[in-house]
Amino acid sequence: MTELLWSTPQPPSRGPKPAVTLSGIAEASIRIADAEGLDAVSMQRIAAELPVTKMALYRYVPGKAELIAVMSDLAMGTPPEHPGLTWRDALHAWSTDLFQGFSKHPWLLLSTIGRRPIGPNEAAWLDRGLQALAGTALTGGEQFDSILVLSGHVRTLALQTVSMPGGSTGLTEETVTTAFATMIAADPERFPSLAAAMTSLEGSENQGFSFGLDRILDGLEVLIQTRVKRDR
Amino acid sequence: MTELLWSTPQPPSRGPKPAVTLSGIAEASIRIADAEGLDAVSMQRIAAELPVTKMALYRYVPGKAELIAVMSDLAMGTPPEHPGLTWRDALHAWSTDLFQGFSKHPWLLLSTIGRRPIGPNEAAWLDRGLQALAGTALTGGEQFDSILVLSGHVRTLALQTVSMPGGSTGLTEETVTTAFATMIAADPERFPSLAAAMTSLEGSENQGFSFGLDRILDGLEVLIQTRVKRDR
DNA sequence: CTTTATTGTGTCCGCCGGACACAGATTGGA
DNA sequence: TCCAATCTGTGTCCGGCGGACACAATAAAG
Repeated sequence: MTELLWSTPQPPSRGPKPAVTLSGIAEASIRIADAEGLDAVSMQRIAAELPVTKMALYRYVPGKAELIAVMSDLAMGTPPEHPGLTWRDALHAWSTDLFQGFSKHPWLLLSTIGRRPIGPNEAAWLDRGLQALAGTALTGGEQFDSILVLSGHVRTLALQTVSMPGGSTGLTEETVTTAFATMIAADPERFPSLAAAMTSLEGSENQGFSFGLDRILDGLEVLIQTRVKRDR
Repeated sequence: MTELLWSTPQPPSRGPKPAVTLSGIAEASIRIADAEGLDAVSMQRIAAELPVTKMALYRYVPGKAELIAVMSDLAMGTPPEHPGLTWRDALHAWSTDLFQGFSKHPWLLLSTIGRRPIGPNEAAWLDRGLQALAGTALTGGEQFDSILVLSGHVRTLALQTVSMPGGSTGLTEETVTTAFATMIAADPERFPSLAAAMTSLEGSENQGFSFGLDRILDGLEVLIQTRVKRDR
């Protein structure tokens, strides 16, 4: 499975010319997922976008899971560069870039869940994140864990904020929250802290992403400063 | 959809006695998901565990999505209590409890993704989290955002750590990471920071959960302390 | 021109969620 | 007591999914 992600397969010498390419298949899949959501990406649907039938796709890809991996890594693209920033500003920019990536392809939030092989583009994102911390006194493990926390936060907020095309039963953000608020208001003494926090919430803006990001960066700064002082 | 989660439906007066109950169905589903993973939970499979056929389930539940919501909220259970702790210790305990909940039912990580109705148990968890912050100088919105960051971290680490039964192609943690390490080692100058961080990683323990948790709590503490000083 | 490797197609299978008609059970009212 | 209303469970059918497999068409190497 990892091979498909990292290798550029050679065109064979014998036999008929392939009608499509692996990257062409992946691009078609991305187009579908962007427009209609990840659930709309089926082998049939992909083949309909290309001059081949469904079964021909299996000449290029061993199965659907591998195809999803390829299209996911391709859609991630390469991370933007931000030279000359402090570690904090660099991580801030990195997180924002990642968030925008998820906004551009919301289905990536669903296709990149759990244990899975990592492709070159995802590795490049990881590298850029670690690059920001390379000058600090953090150990390699701590650098990894820091990036993990940040990426987790970006994913969490993107998942909460970004709307997906074809997202199940068309539940809007507002429908869910108002229904929830109604249930809480129905008996507030069952969820006292929740009810209290919600009443003090009326008409306030949703700042979740930057709030959490600043808290995490603050926390990292505390640790990094401690290390610097100890080194003296 | 919210109704199923919050209401306790009355048994009807006329007609034959129902052979099963909604909670019985949900419990059977949980049993399957625990043992064989979320993908193994199909209407057929659930009915096979109960003295009814597949179609009878639709008398109790409008569709599979709603059933997943019910079983998810049920599996979450009620959060443990930790009276008399500081906000920091309370949030630490809350996060650890949540992590253990995800460890007990790993499929919850998959079934509780994205925009969805919130049930009473999940509301209770949220309430307990907010309760820890109720005594601080944070606004309601900040309290929500803080809990969101924490829960996101717990989810991220659980997703990375916990192994799921029936998890796709049986990829072990080790298989994936060694394959990844091989690709990075193949040309280290393509991912310099990544390669550097990985070499300094050899044989070190995985502390991701507590590391990130401490950083987030540190960051929250910075903000809360600032508020306290300003209030004076 | 034949051999050989490779691609694309059509057919088939099991499984999924779900719509729908229908039979059996139970109870309330006449 | 009997009937009508109401509710439950079953069987059948549908479209769509991922994928196994056999087979024909194609192109290059010998």
